[in-house]
Amino acid sequence: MTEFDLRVYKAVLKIPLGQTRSYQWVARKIGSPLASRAVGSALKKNPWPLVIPCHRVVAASGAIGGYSQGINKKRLLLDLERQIAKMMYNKKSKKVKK
DNA sequence: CATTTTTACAAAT
DNA sequence: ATTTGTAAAAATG
Repeated sequence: MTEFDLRVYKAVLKIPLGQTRSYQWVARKIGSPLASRAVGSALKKNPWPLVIPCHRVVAASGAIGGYSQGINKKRLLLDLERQIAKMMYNKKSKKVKK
């Protein structure tokens, strides 16, 4: 666990639900645009696989890359989040009771 | 501690 | 599709 890892995790946590960000984006956010590889490398060894939405992080080329829990599940998770985001955008109900 | 290898990438060829 | 360039961590000595 290093500072770099922490930065990466924080940046990934900032990703809006239903949105996918590329490693480059995260890398730039943490301050090293060229460290995209290190980002993925850190993510794969992330100490909290459940609190870090690794499935939202994809490569800039659109490639899923890899997923410690299975890239297929990653795709499903992304689709689910996409639907959730859509629901949040058009709320058929005028108001959402909070 | 220093050097080498590996990496869930990206861009060029 | 293969190669090269990049930065950081893990492995090796």
